[in-house]
Amino acid sequence: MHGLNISAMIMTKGNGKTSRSMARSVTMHDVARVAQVSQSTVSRVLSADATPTAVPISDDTIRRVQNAVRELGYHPNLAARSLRGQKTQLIAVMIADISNPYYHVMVRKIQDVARQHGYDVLIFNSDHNAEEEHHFLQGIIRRPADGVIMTPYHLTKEEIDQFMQRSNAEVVILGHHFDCSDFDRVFADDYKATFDAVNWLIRERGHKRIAYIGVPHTHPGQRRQQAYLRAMQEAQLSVPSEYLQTADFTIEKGEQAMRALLNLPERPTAVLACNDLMALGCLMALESYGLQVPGDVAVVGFDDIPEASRISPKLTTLAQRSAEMGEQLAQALFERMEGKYVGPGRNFEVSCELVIRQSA
Amino acid sequence: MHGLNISAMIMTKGNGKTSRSMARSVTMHDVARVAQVSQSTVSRVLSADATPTAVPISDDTIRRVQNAVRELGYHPNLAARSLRGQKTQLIAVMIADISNPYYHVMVRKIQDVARQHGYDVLIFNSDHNAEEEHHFLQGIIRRPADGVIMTPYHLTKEEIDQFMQRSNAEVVILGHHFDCSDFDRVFADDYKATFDAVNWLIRERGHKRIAYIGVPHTHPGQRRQQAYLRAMQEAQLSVPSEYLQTADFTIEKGEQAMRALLNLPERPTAVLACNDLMALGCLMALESYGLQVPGDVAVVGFDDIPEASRISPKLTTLAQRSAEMGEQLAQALFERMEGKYVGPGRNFEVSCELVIRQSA
DNA sequence: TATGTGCTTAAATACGTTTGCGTGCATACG
DNA sequence: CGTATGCACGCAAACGTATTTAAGCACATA
Repeated sequence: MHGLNISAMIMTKGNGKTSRSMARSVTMHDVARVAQVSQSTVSRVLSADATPTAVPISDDTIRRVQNAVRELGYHPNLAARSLRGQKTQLIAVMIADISNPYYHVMVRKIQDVARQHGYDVLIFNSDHNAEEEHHFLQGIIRRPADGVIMTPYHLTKEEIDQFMQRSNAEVVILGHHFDCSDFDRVFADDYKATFDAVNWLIRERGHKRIAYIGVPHTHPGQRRQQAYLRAMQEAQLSVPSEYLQTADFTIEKGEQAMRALLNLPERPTAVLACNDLMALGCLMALESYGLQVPGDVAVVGFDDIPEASRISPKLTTLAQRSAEMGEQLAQALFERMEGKYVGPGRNFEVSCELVIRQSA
Repeated sequence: MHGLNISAMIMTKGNGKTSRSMARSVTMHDVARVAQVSQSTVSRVLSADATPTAVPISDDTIRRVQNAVRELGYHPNLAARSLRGQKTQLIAVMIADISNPYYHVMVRKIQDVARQHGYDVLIFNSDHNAEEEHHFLQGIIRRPADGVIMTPYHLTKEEIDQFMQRSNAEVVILGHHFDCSDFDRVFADDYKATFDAVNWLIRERGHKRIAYIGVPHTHPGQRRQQAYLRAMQEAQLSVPSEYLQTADFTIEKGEQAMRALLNLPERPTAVLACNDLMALGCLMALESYGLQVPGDVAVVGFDDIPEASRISPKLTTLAQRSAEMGEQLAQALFERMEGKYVGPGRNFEVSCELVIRQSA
């Protein structure tokens, strides 16, 4: 009776807006009162499946509690649970570019798996930007997550290690930057894929002047460039320094790099771009120069984004199995978070595939 | 001494992994001890700017606290803050399709504004799916957010009202579904834009047989379809029922609908698609039929996604100013969350613009 | 009757904050 | 001199949960 009055007072004076009733949320105590048990018993009933070896509760009590929960529409307060248990039921994902379709299917997969486990997903965008990557780690320290999946392009191993020290979140990484035994990594065999693709251009398509548009200051950029150089070297083909173009994964820079290549006295007959967006830029430059693809210049991309198969000419590209990678990332992360795997960092290599379409 | 032992015990037995030191995080008490003040004083210093009219603190004390914070690397525990203050510093955004580039720039704007205010952003995907939309609201009840921005395609006003009752989050909506005075809405004037575009096709381009590919079971789909019908009617042009195609915002369905139109005995000379992805599908269908665009059939899309200006022929489309809309959404939300605006729902109309390129 | 032994539930505490209230102290005022 | 007033700060009570510790009870054993 008295309690009722108090709660009514809170409801009416709550805050300024009279139209909205400041829903005093139902707590375990409310459930306990209705079920005629103590709050701790409610807690036990609700986390029974999470702790199978727990204190036994009688069937009758369990039923009463469950009924009360349904009746009141009780939902646990995640803030309180986090505060008490040091677990946030949250995983954070940092991708490099939300505009890049390559990440979409990956993010979806991650969200699917996370939902199955009852976790929410926080998505961040780095835009391939070092400062944003640091900002991301800062953010996770402010708002702790139980797990982190990220695509670092600039962070060093030391920075990530330091982060793991401070954060006690499990970390899984997309890409095989730096060799490392601390966290799991999922990556494409892009070195081999690039190497094979260059060889394919040489052997199957008879190209000799092959240029490369890369992003040298990133790990994947460097690795793929190494593969390209190695293939060219093994085939005893020369690589003029102008054939090594530098861009930044965007269409605009890709187009710009292609223009630079086309203005060369001896222009290449084939171009390998480090990702599909830049390859699209190449196609645009070629079209504006009135050149035929692949007749005058062949173009090969990397990623196999959806647009690659929609444009004309359809892009020949190295497909990354991004759905598979997303699934692998999430699985590895949850295995660690749930303690199903404890141990040194694992490596999951996912193969790429050359998808031959029209542009080469 | 005893406390130290206990904490040492916790650290060593903490969990299985000996390599990771289960970083006991720094709390306000630690800061208080170092700064030689009480914990509540630390709290006051740290939330001084948020509560300007608060208890006064001497400059000396403020300095000591700030130094201690820096020295210890203190970060407030958001879970505790949420539990105490009923604020989560989190806003949730539900978009309809993460693959649709139209949303990317919008989401980025929202994230930018949110970061300025010290908020994090949780992103959900509905895939235009009713079940997912409900799941989103459920999710926000489980993990409360201070603010919600969403693009409901199926939720009813009643469902949203009921949600607001239970959640005490501020809600801002993208799109002008249902007339409503409870929450702010940002929307494009897509009725007028569609109407004008059809008139333009008729008057400037001389089309008489104009078809429409819509998504009738959604609000924007219905509204734009009404505009189309009205324009056709005012121009006294007939609309055979086959000219009203039904799709679902995806490329595949757009292509399918276009094929259906092309198989008609009297096929249209112009097609208006309800969004750009479907317009892209139209172009693909037309290309596979070997038809010229806009010579044989003109195509007009809606949204102006980046790809629209990259494909060939470049897409003529109704551009939504999505950056502006994202900014408007976020601003409106924060005005409400910070109590700078209290009152009935506001409407923010953002105009569309016909971008004439090559496809019509 | 006392004692041990499962089984079930209740009480108490801690997680890290924010905030209402109180307190000591100086200064000003009647 | 006694009492307001203002300032700078500390105390302690919540917020809702998980968990440790203790307690009640029925029943069997000695």
